[in-house]
Amino acid sequence: MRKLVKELFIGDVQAGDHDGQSVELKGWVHRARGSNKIWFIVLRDSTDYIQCVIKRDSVGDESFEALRSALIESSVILNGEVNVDERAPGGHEIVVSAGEIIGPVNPENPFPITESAMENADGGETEFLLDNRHLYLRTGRMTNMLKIRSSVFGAIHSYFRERDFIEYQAPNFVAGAVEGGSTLFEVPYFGRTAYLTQSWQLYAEAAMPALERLYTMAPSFRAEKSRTRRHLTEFWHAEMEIAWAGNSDVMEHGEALVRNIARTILDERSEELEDLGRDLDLVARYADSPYPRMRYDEAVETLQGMGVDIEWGQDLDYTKEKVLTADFDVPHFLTHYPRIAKPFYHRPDPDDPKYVLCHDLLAPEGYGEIIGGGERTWSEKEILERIDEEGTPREPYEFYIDVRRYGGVPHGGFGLGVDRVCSWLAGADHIREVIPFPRDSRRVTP
RNA sequence: GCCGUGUUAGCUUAGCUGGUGGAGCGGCGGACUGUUAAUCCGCAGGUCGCAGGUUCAAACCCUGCACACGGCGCCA
Repeated sequence: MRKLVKELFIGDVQAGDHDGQSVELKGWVHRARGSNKIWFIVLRDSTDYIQCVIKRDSVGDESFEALRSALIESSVILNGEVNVDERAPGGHEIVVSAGEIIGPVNPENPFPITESAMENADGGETEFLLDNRHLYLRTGRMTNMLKIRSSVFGAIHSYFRERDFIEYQAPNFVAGAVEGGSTLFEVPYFGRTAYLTQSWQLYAEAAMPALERLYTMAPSFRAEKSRTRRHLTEFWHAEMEIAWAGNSDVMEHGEALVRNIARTILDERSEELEDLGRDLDLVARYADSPYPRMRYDEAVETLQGMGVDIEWGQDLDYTKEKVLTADFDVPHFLTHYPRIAKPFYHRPDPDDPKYVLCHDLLAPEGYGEIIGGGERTWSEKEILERIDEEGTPREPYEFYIDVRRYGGVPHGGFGLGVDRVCSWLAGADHIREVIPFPRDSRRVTP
């Protein structure tokens, strides 16, 4: 009777830990080829691939024919001896003595993700791969992306926890908007209308006087019809809020966090990055270099100097961002946007109230904005003034105003687009490549 | 919401100015005792997105529709 629990992984065998030993491997058939006397199965598990050699003479006709019928993505258990052989990819192979097909694949309905199906996977996934994402997940490209993603999530948790931030959860059903307001998903809520949250921020500010340093990683939802390689309708948002801090303090955390993420994936996932064709020197530069800061005014002047049609007071759209960041070889902060271009919760600069104390972090290589943050409008007087000047109704924000009514303090925070960071650091062609089941304006399946 | 492109086998695609649709991958059958995306021979698999129109004749030309993709606005 075989044990169900898997104790040995292909990665350990390829590492050379079991040379010459008899082993049992559980996995899936990645590729198969051979003749009627010798058959090769390239076995895959979550850790690696290994070539398994099946000889008719050694296993007998019945086993040989049975194993030869295992189509791509059949699950199998193979027993055999670990043989060091230069001819085998990875340097190790299994000389099979016995084997069993656990989950066969029906030849009438073979695994649909073929070599040809993946031909155009680099440079934008085909509709077919998106429709079959549940199966595409098993391929090397997606597996690499998911492992890198896991390290990015781990790095974010570590960064904040090592600095005594408290992880804090906000509701996903909310009553009002954080951003402009037109991009909320409506949800029927027992005869009323609720919305899916766009950000954890307003609820985080409520807890700021209790926890002082807090963070989250949670999905945010935006009903934007954006059809770009940077947008999802459901994305993972890493947000932090910190009491007794100004714009610059918040930026320091943003920079340290992003550099920390880059360093972590270099340490943990350099093989996966290389498999994906990512230049490790580039990632190392993002991990090691400081991120320069540039005021909005300077950015506008630079753009005007380049002949770009832009007037002071306009927000920087992606077209302009792209021109601006074209020469950047590391992420840059853009700070001090005009007050009229930003929502009420951004605090006007006491030195010059035409501007607000905010920052965006723009990634190079055309990946765009990965962080938006700043110092919050923290006094009751100022928040009422800003809400009114925007023409926003007060009553959905009463709880938010209360935070200022009872012991308001200077504070700030940022939101980081986790999927965008994954996409940028992994060098993905599209943000959809770094999330298992992407949601955009046209896709909620599979 | 706007601009642009496309839809041919399960998948990836070729198909010139209109004349009975080809290939590779995958599948099936066969050959091969060390393959590396194995190779070689053979077989099956297509109302050429849908509906009209022009024509002796339409995958190809025209009209409408549907669906998809790329990008912009918006943002993380």
